[in-house]
Amino acid sequence: MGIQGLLPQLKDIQQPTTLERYRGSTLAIDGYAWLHRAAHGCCLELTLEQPTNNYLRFLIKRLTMLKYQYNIKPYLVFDGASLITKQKTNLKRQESREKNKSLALKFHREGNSKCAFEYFAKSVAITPEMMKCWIDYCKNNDVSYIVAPYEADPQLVYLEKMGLVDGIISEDSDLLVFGCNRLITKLNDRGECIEISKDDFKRLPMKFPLYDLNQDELQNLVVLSGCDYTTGVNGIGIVKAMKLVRKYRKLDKIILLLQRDDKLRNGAEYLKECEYAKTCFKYQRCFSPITNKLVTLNDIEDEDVLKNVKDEKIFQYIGLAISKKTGLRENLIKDDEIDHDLHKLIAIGNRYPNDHTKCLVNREIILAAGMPTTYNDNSITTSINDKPRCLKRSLTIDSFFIQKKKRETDVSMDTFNGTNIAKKKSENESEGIDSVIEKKVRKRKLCGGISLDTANGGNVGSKFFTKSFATVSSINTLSVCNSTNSNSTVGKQEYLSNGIEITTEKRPLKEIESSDEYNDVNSDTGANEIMKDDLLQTKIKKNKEDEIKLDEKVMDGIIETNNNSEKQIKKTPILLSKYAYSIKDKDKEVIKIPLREKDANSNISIIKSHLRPSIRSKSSSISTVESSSGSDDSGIKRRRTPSLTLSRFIYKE
DNA sequence: CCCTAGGGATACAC
DNA sequence: ACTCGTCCCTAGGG
Repeated sequence: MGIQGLLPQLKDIQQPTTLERYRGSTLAIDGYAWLHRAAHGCCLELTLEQPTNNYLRFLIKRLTMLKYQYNIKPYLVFDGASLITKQKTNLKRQESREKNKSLALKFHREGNSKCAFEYFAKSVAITPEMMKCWIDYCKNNDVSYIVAPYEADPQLVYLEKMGLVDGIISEDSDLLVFGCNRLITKLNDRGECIEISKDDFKRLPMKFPLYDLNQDELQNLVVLSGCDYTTGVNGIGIVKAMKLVRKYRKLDKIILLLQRDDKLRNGAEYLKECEYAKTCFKYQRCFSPITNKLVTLNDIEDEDVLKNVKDEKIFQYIGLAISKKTGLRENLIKDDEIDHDLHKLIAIGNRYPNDHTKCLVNREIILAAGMPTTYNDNSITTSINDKPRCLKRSLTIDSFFIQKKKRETDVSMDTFNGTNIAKKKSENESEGIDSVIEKKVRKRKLCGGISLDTANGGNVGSKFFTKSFATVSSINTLSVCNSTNSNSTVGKQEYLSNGIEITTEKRPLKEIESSDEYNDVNSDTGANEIMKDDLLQTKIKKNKEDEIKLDEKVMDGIIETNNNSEKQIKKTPILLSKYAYSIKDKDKEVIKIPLREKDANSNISIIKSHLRPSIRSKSSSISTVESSSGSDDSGIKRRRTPSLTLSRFIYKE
């Protein structure tokens, strides 16, 4: 990574210092570097797809240090989509990770945990879902963050250039080539670090006179000696490249010379490669949190560059942009053709950086919800009995963070892992509709007095995620508005004729996004429609504004960087339910039914009075819900125990 | 003597 | 099926 041998040459201007030096200022942080270090502590869990909060602890520790020990405002910057030009190397890395992973698993099976750890550490992959875990924490604790459209490096430098941050915490020497002014490296948990400042270049020894080079020549230097975007010339290191650049300045001259001396086979081709690489350093895409637009690191004004833009290959280096018209990534350069709103959704971490049609969900929430894992190594059995202990238990996302306490209110994910399905079924059968409703009311806390979630929330709220998160139980009871359409097979959900929802194991991520994470509690409304694939594009457009509105607060936090007032960690109050929601059968209209705040019993009777006649009369039908899961002789689709949803029962007369 | 390239050992974290 | 290691030592070439 980075520029081979550059940092050693800068030894003389590497200032050992501490974070005290930056008291009161704002520092940008390379999110990947921290994620990678954090991942080491839990590399086993990460590769085995087990839940863990260790990597989040790392972030909290570091942020606490910055905030309370040094009053430094952090600004986390994460990597986004991968550039086309780097996809080859990414593939190679993935291969080597796979190799290390199978080795790790081998040692793991043999019980050689020391060797296993060594290879787990090498096989650990930082995923966007892990990034989202950190982002969720940032959102709820007023920490500024942004997901770069492509690489974090230019985004970091862009923030510095715009004056949004006073320095950059990263290990990457590339940043200097992008034009970083103040680079802070080797930060440890005691706050010690090393600063490399551009102003100090003039103090460099004659041997390596970086001060003599302008930004363009610095880029000439690194494309010759080798960087992320070029292979470099054989036999030319950083020192020799420096001599060449100082002497001849222009890239074409140098390459001609190298070819003449037989150090380069195809000079013209390499020159082209270098020119492309330099556009990476100069004009890679960034996202501006000020204008909320996709921009380039430096403005493209130069006529020479505009000529190059005609060459479509340049977009593989600066990154494509999402088209307003087609919704696809295209070779766009004109501002008004770019869908800045979609890029904003990526920037705030709502969508996958590489695929803006897919919603990005916190890794730990996915695991808590029992979503299918990608862990399917054939040599390891993955039967229920073999599952990690933490997956066997019924856990909510909260309980990952308060591991010791088992909450009474947590009835949670039994229907997901299938262990208690039979039990639940028999419960439902033995109970009448009354008790089901009552249970539902209490579970959803549609009244005061029963385990109310307060702002500082007793033992209910998560220690880290103060906002009410998607607990598994609430994900489980999400409803789908077109339930009357019995043909609907979208998202592997099925419905019985009486309108009771059956939730199967696999659920589309979109539902989770549109659930509690974004809508606080009470997602039991018709708002949670499943998006059909063919409707996706239009749906995205429609939902886009809402999402952006919801996250406006967050972005405000991003923009606001001069506010150094030391804020306490803000607790977002969890909204109390004052309404039950009901849907009319035909037009799917959502109606609010006001409830009395502190009276569970009267609320239950209010809800009962809104019962759909069909349900009211057929209360026995609930106990006769058929489950075909018993039959073994079949390709028959399995039906799970119905998860009763309040909105199915009630409607306004 | 300087410079480059490559391999081995090592920490990172808890 | 969606993302980056690094330091130090040394052989070997110029």
